Amino acid sequence: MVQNTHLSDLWPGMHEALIDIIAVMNRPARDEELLSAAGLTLERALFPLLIAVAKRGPIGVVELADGVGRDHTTVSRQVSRLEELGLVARQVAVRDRRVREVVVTDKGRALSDRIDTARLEIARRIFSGWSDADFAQLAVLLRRFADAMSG
Amino acid sequence: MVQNTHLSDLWPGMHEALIDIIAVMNRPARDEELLSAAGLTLERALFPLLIAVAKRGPIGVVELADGVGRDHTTVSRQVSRLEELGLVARQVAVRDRRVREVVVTDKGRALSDRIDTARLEIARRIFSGWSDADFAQLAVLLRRFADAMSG
DNA sequence: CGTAATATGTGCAAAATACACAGAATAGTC
DNA sequence: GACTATTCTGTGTATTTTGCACATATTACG
Repeated sequence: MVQNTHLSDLWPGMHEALIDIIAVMNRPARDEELLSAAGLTLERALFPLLIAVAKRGPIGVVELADGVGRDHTTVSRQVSRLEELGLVARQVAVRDRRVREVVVTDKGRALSDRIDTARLEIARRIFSGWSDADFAQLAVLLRRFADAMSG
Repeated sequence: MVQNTHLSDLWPGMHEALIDIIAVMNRPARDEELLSAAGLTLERALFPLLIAVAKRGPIGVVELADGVGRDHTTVSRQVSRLEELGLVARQVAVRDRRVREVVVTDKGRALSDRIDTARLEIARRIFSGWSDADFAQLAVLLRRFADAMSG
Protein backbone atom coordinates (compact mmCIF):
# COMPACT_ATOMS: atom_id res chain seq x y z
CA MET A 1 0.00 0.00 0.00
CA VAL A 2 1.15 3.47 -0.82
CA GLN A 3 2.27 5.35 2.26
CA ASN A 4 0.72 8.77 2.64
CA THR A 5 4.06 10.47 2.93
CA HIS A 6 5.29 8.67 -0.14
CA LEU A 7 2.25 9.79 -2.08
CA SER A 8 2.56 13.40 -0.97
CA ASP A 9 6.18 13.39 -2.06
CA LEU A 10 5.77 11.86 -5.48
CA TRP A 11 2.29 13.01 -6.45
CA PRO A 12 3.13 16.60 -7.41
CA GLY A 13 5.81 15.49 -9.84
CA MET A 14 3.57 12.83 -11.25
CA HIS A 15 0.75 15.29 -11.69
CA GLU A 16 3.08 17.65 -13.47
CA ALA A 17 4.13 14.91 -15.85
CA LEU A 18 0.48 14.20 -16.54
CA ILE A 19 -0.17 17.86 -17.28
CA ASP A 20 2.75 17.91 -19.69
CA ILE A 21 1.49 14.85 -21.50
CA ILE A 22 -2.03 16.18 -21.74
CA ALA A 23 -0.72 19.50 -23.00
CA VAL A 24 0.92 17.74 -25.92
CA MET A 25 -2.10 15.57 -26.61
CA ASN A 26 -4.52 18.49 -26.41
CA ARG A 27 -2.66 20.74 -28.79
CA PRO A 28 -5.06 21.35 -31.68
CA ALA A 29 -2.09 21.59 -34.00
CA ARG A 30 -1.46 17.98 -33.14
CA ASP A 31 -4.78 16.83 -34.54
CA GLU A 32 -4.13 18.71 -37.73
CA GLU A 33 -0.66 17.26 -37.90
CA LEU A 34 -2.09 13.79 -37.65
CA LEU A 35 -4.71 14.57 -40.25
CA SER A 36 -2.28 16.11 -42.68
CA ALA A 37 0.04 13.18 -42.08
CA ALA A 38 -2.93 11.11 -43.16
CA GLY A 39 -3.54 13.55 -46.01
CA LEU A 40 -6.87 14.89 -44.81
CA THR A 41 -8.70 17.74 -43.14
CA LEU A 42 -11.56 17.73 -40.68
CA GLU A 43 -13.14 20.36 -38.51
CA ARG A 44 -11.38 20.60 -35.22
CA ALA A 45 -14.29 19.74 -32.98
CA LEU A 46 -15.32 16.72 -35.04
CA PHE A 47 -12.00 14.98 -34.82
CA PRO A 48 -12.16 13.67 -31.24
CA LEU A 49 -15.72 12.60 -31.82
CA LEU A 50 -14.90 10.49 -34.86
CA ILE A 51 -12.11 8.81 -32.91
CA ALA A 52 -14.46 8.10 -30.03
CA VAL A 53 -17.11 6.64 -32.31
CA ALA A 54 -14.56 4.53 -34.13
CA LYS A 55 -13.27 3.14 -30.86
CA ARG A 56 -16.48 2.76 -28.87
CA GLY A 57 -19.27 2.62 -31.41
CA PRO A 58 -22.02 1.69 -31.86
CA ILE A 59 -22.79 4.16 -29.13
CA GLY A 60 -25.59 6.52 -28.14
CA VAL A 61 -25.29 10.28 -28.13
CA VAL A 62 -25.60 10.67 -24.37
CA GLU A 63 -22.94 8.09 -23.62
CA LEU A 64 -20.72 9.66 -26.26
CA ALA A 65 -21.23 13.08 -24.71
CA ASP A 66 -20.27 11.74 -21.28
CA GLY A 67 -17.07 10.38 -22.74
CA VAL A 68 -15.94 13.62 -24.30
CA GLY A 69 -17.23 15.80 -21.45
CA ARG A 70 -19.63 17.96 -23.45
CA ASP A 71 -23.34 18.57 -23.46
CA HIS A 72 -25.37 15.96 -25.32
CA THR A 73 -26.96 18.64 -27.50
CA THR A 74 -23.55 19.78 -28.66
CA VAL A 75 -22.56 16.25 -29.48
CA SER A 76 -25.85 15.63 -31.23
CA ARG A 77 -25.16 18.47 -33.64
CA GLN A 78 -21.58 17.39 -34.22
CA VAL A 79 -22.66 13.86 -34.97
CA SER A 80 -25.04 15.29 -37.52
CA ARG A 81 -22.16 16.98 -39.23
CA LEU A 82 -20.09 13.81 -39.18
CA GLU A 83 -23.08 12.12 -40.74
CA GLU A 84 -23.30 14.71 -43.51
CA LEU A 85 -19.64 14.09 -44.22
CA GLY A 86 -20.41 10.41 -44.57
CA LEU A 87 -18.05 9.44 -41.78
CA VAL A 88 -20.62 8.01 -39.39
CA ALA A 89 -24.15 6.67 -39.68
CA ARG A 90 -27.05 6.61 -37.25
CA GLN A 91 -29.57 3.86 -36.79
CA VAL A 92 -32.27 3.25 -34.26
CA ALA A 93 -31.19 0.66 -31.72
CA VAL A 94 -33.30 -2.48 -31.76
CA ARG A 95 -33.38 -3.06 -28.02
CA ASP A 96 -34.13 0.55 -27.09
CA ARG A 97 -35.74 2.63 -29.78
CA ARG A 98 -35.01 5.88 -27.98
CA VAL A 99 -31.35 5.40 -28.83
CA ARG A 100 -30.01 6.24 -32.25
CA GLU A 101 -26.76 4.37 -32.30
CA VAL A 102 -23.82 6.09 -33.95
CA VAL A 103 -21.39 3.94 -35.87
CA VAL A 104 -18.48 4.66 -38.23
CA THR A 105 -18.96 4.09 -41.92
CA ASP A 106 -16.34 2.45 -44.11
CA LYS A 107 -15.17 5.89 -45.06
CA GLY A 108 -14.92 6.93 -41.42
CA ARG A 109 -13.12 3.73 -40.56
CA ALA A 110 -10.62 4.29 -43.34
CA LEU A 111 -9.92 7.76 -42.02
CA SER A 112 -9.49 6.64 -38.43
CA ASP A 113 -7.22 3.82 -39.58
CA ARG A 114 -4.97 6.28 -41.33
CA ILE A 115 -4.85 8.38 -38.22
CA ASP A 116 -3.94 5.33 -36.17
CA THR A 117 -1.09 4.61 -38.53
CA ALA A 118 0.21 8.15 -38.27
CA ARG A 119 -0.06 7.94 -34.51
CA LEU A 120 1.84 4.67 -34.35
CA GLU A 121 4.61 6.29 -36.32
CA ILE A 122 4.86 9.04 -33.75
CA ALA A 123 4.85 6.51 -30.92
CA ARG A 124 7.73 4.73 -32.60
CA ARG A 125 9.78 7.92 -32.46
CA ILE A 126 8.86 8.66 -28.87
CA PHE A 127 9.76 5.23 -27.58
CA SER A 128 12.89 4.67 -29.60
CA GLY A 129 15.56 4.22 -26.99
CA TRP A 130 13.25 2.64 -24.44
CA SER A 131 13.75 -0.91 -23.27
CA ASP A 132 11.03 -3.45 -23.93
CA ALA A 133 10.64 -3.90 -20.19
CA ASP A 134 10.10 -0.23 -19.41
CA PHE A 135 7.67 0.18 -22.26
CA ALA A 136 5.67 -2.84 -21.21
CA GLN A 137 5.71 -1.69 -17.61
CA LEU A 138 4.37 1.72 -18.55
CA ALA A 139 1.62 0.15 -20.61
CA VAL A 140 0.52 -1.98 -17.66
CA LEU A 141 0.66 0.81 -15.11
CA LEU A 142 -1.15 3.28 -17.33
CA ARG A 143 -3.97 0.81 -17.82
CA ARG A 144 -4.24 0.26 -14.09
CA PHE A 145 -4.14 3.98 -13.50
CA ALA A 146 -6.90 4.62 -16.05
CA ASP A 147 -9.06 1.97 -14.45
CA ALA A 148 -8.45 3.32 -10.97
CA MET A 149 -9.40 6.80 -12.12
CA SER A 150 -12.60 5.74 -13.79
CA GLY A 151 -13.76 3.66 -10.85
CA MET B 1 15.39 -0.99 -27.34
CA VAL B 2 11.70 -1.43 -28.04
CA GLN B 3 11.11 -3.94 -30.80
CA ASN B 4 8.75 -2.77 -33.50
CA THR B 5 6.51 -5.77 -33.12
CA HIS B 6 6.39 -5.25 -29.38
CA LEU B 7 5.43 -1.65 -29.87
CA SER B 8 2.75 -2.43 -32.41
CA ASP B 9 1.28 -4.96 -30.01
CA LEU B 10 1.22 -2.86 -26.89
CA TRP B 11 0.76 0.63 -28.28
CA PRO B 12 -2.96 0.45 -29.06
CA GLY B 13 -3.78 -0.56 -25.50
CA MET B 14 -1.48 2.04 -24.10
CA HIS B 15 -2.99 4.71 -26.29
CA GLU B 16 -6.44 3.69 -25.19
CA ALA B 17 -5.42 4.00 -21.55
CA LEU B 18 -4.05 7.46 -22.30
CA ILE B 19 -7.31 8.49 -23.94
CA ASP B 20 -9.25 7.26 -20.94
CA ILE B 21 -7.04 9.20 -18.56
CA ILE B 22 -7.25 12.38 -20.59
CA ALA B 23 -11.01 12.01 -20.89
CA VAL B 24 -11.27 12.02 -17.11
CA MET B 25 -8.84 14.91 -16.74
CA ASN B 26 -10.55 16.99 -19.42
CA ARG B 27 -14.05 16.58 -18.09
CA PRO B 28 -15.26 20.07 -17.21
CA ALA B 29 -17.30 18.55 -14.41
CA ARG B 30 -14.00 17.52 -12.89
CA ASP B 31 -12.81 21.10 -12.61
CA GLU B 32 -16.03 22.07 -10.94
CA GLU B 33 -15.73 19.15 -8.58
CA LEU B 34 -12.28 20.29 -7.59
CA LEU B 35 -13.46 23.85 -7.18
CA SER B 36 -16.47 22.96 -5.13
CA ALA B 37 -14.30 20.64 -3.07
CA ALA B 38 -12.19 23.73 -2.47
CA GLY B 39 -15.35 25.75 -1.90
CA LEU B 40 -15.04 28.04 -4.90
CA THR B 41 -16.31 28.87 -8.35
CA LEU B 42 -14.43 30.06 -11.41
CA GLU B 43 -15.31 30.34 -15.07
CA ARG B 44 -14.60 27.11 -16.81
CA ALA B 45 -12.07 28.42 -19.30
CA LEU B 46 -10.10 30.34 -16.69
CA PHE B 47 -9.45 27.38 -14.48
CA PRO B 48 -6.76 25.58 -16.49
CA LEU B 49 -5.06 28.89 -17.08
CA LEU B 50 -4.80 29.75 -13.41
CA ILE B 51 -3.34 26.32 -12.73
CA ALA B 52 -0.81 26.77 -15.50
CA VAL B 53 0.23 30.20 -14.25
CA ALA B 54 0.53 28.95 -10.69
CA LYS B 55 2.71 26.08 -11.80
CA ARG B 56 4.82 27.72 -14.48
CA GLY B 57 4.68 31.44 -13.81
CA PRO B 58 6.07 34.00 -14.21
CA ILE B 59 5.33 33.22 -17.82
CA GLY B 60 4.57 35.13 -21.01
CA VAL B 61 1.27 34.95 -22.85
CA VAL B 62 2.63 33.22 -25.92
CA GLU B 63 4.36 30.50 -23.93
CA LEU B 64 1.24 30.10 -21.83
CA ALA B 65 -0.88 29.78 -24.96
CA ASP B 66 1.44 27.10 -26.33
CA GLY B 67 1.06 25.17 -23.12
CA VAL B 68 -2.71 25.10 -23.16
CA GLY B 69 -3.01 24.73 -26.92
CA ARG B 70 -5.01 27.86 -27.65
CA ASP B 71 -4.43 31.00 -29.65
CA HIS B 72 -2.42 33.65 -27.85
CA THR B 73 -5.14 36.24 -28.39
CA THR B 74 -7.62 34.02 -26.61
CA VAL B 75 -5.25 33.53 -23.73
CA SER B 76 -4.49 37.24 -23.58
CA ARG B 77 -8.15 38.02 -22.98
CA GLN B 78 -8.54 35.26 -20.43
CA VAL B 79 -5.52 36.46 -18.53
CA SER B 80 -7.14 39.88 -18.45
CA ARG B 81 -10.16 38.38 -16.78
CA LEU B 82 -8.02 36.53 -14.28
CA GLU B 83 -6.36 39.85 -13.56
CA GLU B 84 -9.71 41.56 -12.99
CA LEU B 85 -10.54 38.82 -10.52
CA GLY B 86 -7.31 39.57 -8.70
CA LEU B 87 -5.98 36.06 -9.20
CA VAL B 88 -2.98 36.96 -11.35
CA ALA B 89 -0.93 40.06 -12.04
CA ARG B 90 1.03 41.20 -15.07
CA GLN B 91 4.33 42.99 -15.08
CA VAL B 92 6.76 43.92 -17.79
CA ALA B 93 9.73 41.56 -17.79
CA VAL B 94 13.03 43.25 -17.05
CA ARG B 95 15.14 41.27 -19.49
CA ASP B 96 12.71 41.53 -22.39
CA ARG B 97 10.29 44.39 -22.24
CA ARG B 98 8.08 42.94 -24.95
CA VAL B 99 6.99 40.29 -22.45
CA ARG B 100 4.39 41.04 -19.82
CA GLU B 101 4.97 38.25 -17.37
CA VAL B 102 1.92 36.71 -15.77
CA VAL B 103 2.23 35.64 -12.16
CA VAL B 104 -0.24 34.45 -9.52
CA THR B 105 -1.19 36.81 -6.73
CA ASP B 106 -1.47 35.73 -3.11
CA LYS B 107 -5.17 35.32 -3.68
CA GLY B 108 -4.54 33.19 -6.77
CA ARG B 109 -1.95 31.15 -4.93
CA ALA B 110 -4.35 30.50 -2.09
CA LEU B 111 -6.93 29.27 -4.54
CA SER B 112 -4.55 27.01 -6.40
CA ASP B 113 -3.26 25.63 -3.11
CA ARG B 114 -6.74 24.64 -2.13
CA ILE B 115 -7.21 22.96 -5.46
CA ASP B 116 -3.94 21.09 -5.01
CA THR B 117 -5.15 19.87 -1.66
CA ALA B 118 -8.40 18.64 -3.14
CA ARG B 119 -6.49 16.95 -5.93
CA LEU B 120 -4.14 15.21 -3.53
CA GLU B 121 -7.17 13.86 -1.74
CA ILE B 122 -8.46 12.39 -4.97
CA ALA B 123 -5.04 10.93 -5.76
CA ARG B 124 -5.06 9.28 -2.36
CA ARG B 125 -8.28 7.52 -3.24
CA ILE B 126 -7.06 6.49 -6.69
CA PHE B 127 -3.82 5.00 -5.46
CA SER B 128 -5.09 3.35 -2.34
CA GLY B 129 -4.31 -0.29 -2.88
CA TRP B 130 -1.21 0.35 -4.96
CA SER B 131 2.20 -0.73 -3.75
CA ASP B 132 4.83 1.91 -3.11
CA ALA B 133 6.97 0.33 -5.81
CA ASP B 134 4.32 0.44 -8.53
CA PHE B 135 3.39 3.99 -7.67
CA ALA B 136 7.01 5.13 -7.76
CA GLN B 137 7.58 3.24 -10.98
CA LEU B 138 4.61 4.93 -12.65
CA ALA B 139 5.86 8.33 -11.51
CA VAL B 140 9.27 7.71 -13.04
CA LEU B 141 7.98 6.31 -16.32
CA LEU B 142 5.38 9.06 -16.74
CA ARG B 143 8.08 11.67 -16.34
CA ARG B 144 10.25 9.96 -18.92
CA PHE B 145 7.29 9.64 -21.24
CA ALA B 146 6.43 13.32 -20.90
CA ASP B 147 10.02 14.28 -21.65
CA ALA B 148 10.20 11.98 -24.66
CA MET B 149 6.98 13.46 -26.03
CA SER B 150 8.10 17.03 -25.66
CA GLY B 151 11.46 16.43 -27.25
C1' DC C 1 -52.52 2.40 -16.70
C1' DG C 2 -50.11 6.52 -15.12
C1' DT C 3 -45.99 8.73 -13.64
C1' DA C 4 -41.18 9.14 -13.70
C1' DA C 5 -36.95 8.65 -16.04
C1' DT C 6 -34.05 8.46 -20.21
C1' DA C 7 -32.48 9.50 -25.16
C1' DT C 8 -32.59 12.55 -28.66
C1' DG C 9 -32.94 16.83 -31.04
C1' DT C 10 -34.10 22.21 -32.15
C1' DG C 11 -34.24 27.25 -31.07
C1' DC C 12 -31.75 30.55 -29.07
C1' DA C 13 -28.16 33.07 -26.54
C1' DA C 14 -23.78 33.04 -24.48
C1' DA C 15 -19.04 31.64 -24.23
C1' DA C 16 -14.83 30.50 -26.36
C1' DT C 17 -11.90 30.78 -30.04
C1' DA C 18 -9.29 32.23 -34.06
C1' DC C 19 -7.94 35.39 -37.89
C1' DA C 20 -6.37 39.92 -39.48
C1' DC C 21 -3.98 43.48 -38.09
C1' DA C 22 -1.05 46.81 -35.48
C1' DG C 23 2.28 48.73 -32.10
C1' DA C 24 6.40 47.92 -29.29
C1' DA C 25 10.63 45.70 -28.28
C1' DT C 26 14.36 42.72 -29.54
C1' DA C 27 17.62 40.08 -32.63
C1' DG C 28 20.42 39.75 -36.38
C1' DT C 29 22.90 41.65 -40.41
C1' DC C 30 25.44 44.72 -42.88
C1' DG D 1 24.58 52.65 -35.94
C1' DA D 2 20.96 51.74 -39.45
C1' DC D 3 17.81 48.45 -41.44
C1' DT D 4 15.12 44.44 -41.67
C1' DA D 5 13.11 40.46 -39.71
C1' DT D 6 11.28 38.31 -35.77
C1' DT D 7 8.86 38.06 -31.47
C1' DC D 8 5.45 39.46 -27.88
C1' DT D 9 1.40 41.46 -26.91
C1' DG D 10 -3.17 43.18 -27.53
C1' DT D 11 -7.80 44.95 -30.08
C1' DG D 12 -11.52 44.56 -33.58
C1' DT D 13 -14.34 41.34 -35.66
C1' DA D 14 -16.40 37.11 -37.26
C1' DT D 15 -16.85 32.29 -36.59
C1' DT D 16 -17.12 28.27 -33.96
C1' DT D 17 -18.38 25.82 -30.07
C1' DT D 18 -21.13 25.22 -26.38
C1' DG D 19 -24.98 25.02 -23.04
C1' DC D 20 -29.69 25.99 -21.35
C1' DA D 21 -34.65 25.73 -21.99
C1' DC D 22 -37.78 23.15 -23.98
C1' DA D 23 -40.19 19.51 -26.76
C1' DT D 24 -40.93 14.68 -28.44
C1' DA D 25 -40.46 9.77 -28.28
C1' DT D 26 -39.54 5.67 -25.82
C1' DT D 27 -38.80 2.91 -21.88
C1' DA D 28 -39.07 1.71 -16.77
C1' DC D 29 -41.67 0.90 -12.89
C1' DG D 30 -45.13 1.48 -9.28
